[in-house]
Amino acid sequence: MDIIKINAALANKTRLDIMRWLKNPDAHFTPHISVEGFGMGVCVGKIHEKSGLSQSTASHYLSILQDADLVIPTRIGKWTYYKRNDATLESYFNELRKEV
Amino acid sequence: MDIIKINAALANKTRLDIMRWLKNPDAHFTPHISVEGFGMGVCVGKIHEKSGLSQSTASHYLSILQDADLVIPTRIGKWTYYKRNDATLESYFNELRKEV
DNA sequence: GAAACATTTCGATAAAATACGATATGTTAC
DNA sequence: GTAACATATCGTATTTTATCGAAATGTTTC
Repeated sequence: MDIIKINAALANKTRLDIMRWLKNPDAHFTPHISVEGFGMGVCVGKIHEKSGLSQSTASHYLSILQDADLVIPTRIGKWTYYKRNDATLESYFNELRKEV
Repeated sequence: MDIIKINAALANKTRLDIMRWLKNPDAHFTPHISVEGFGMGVCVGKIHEKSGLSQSTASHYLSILQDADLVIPTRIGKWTYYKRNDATLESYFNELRKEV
């Protein structure tokens, strides 16, 4: 759990939004075509559309969030679904409050 | 309370350390010469010494923390003392937990 | 295996952050 | 008022981040 890496990942409006969207995907995304619900998270294409970022930047941002351990990727067929890593977030919030 | 600005301010090891040091100045700094205790916070020179940063960078970093409303400056004589802004930190922790 | 599609990786370039020394500003003490 | 000192600001060089389009990789379907 790297606080600095997490803070850097969350020091960007779009990446913060992505984390918020992933909190409640039903409210922010239309259903996937090949998967029931958002149990695995949301695929890169949907985040690309929703954010207005280029596809490559969207993918890159997700990899930054993943590197900070804030999201968990699952590859299914052609798609990579990303969901929140609530365990990391919980440790992060606790650690911040205790340490900083 | 600007979460992004705060995250950016805290996405740097030295600035995170400064916030930690300011939590308990007695444990990290030798006493001031012209002021009793650390009620007003810690002067720039001490942070410059402790951090190993140049004087100008130390001053700059403190201004970044101040811009994020994380510290409160008090000028007394030649010195500017910086102390934590615990009100902002409390809102920040709460907001992060609620919103992100 | 070739076409179609989703995602990642690879440059490229512009913007922002890091960090310094030098200079300017403000304060105190003579 | 000038010397001494603390801090802030300026100018600059280096590194990192942001962001894109293009190319590469991986999957599925014919």
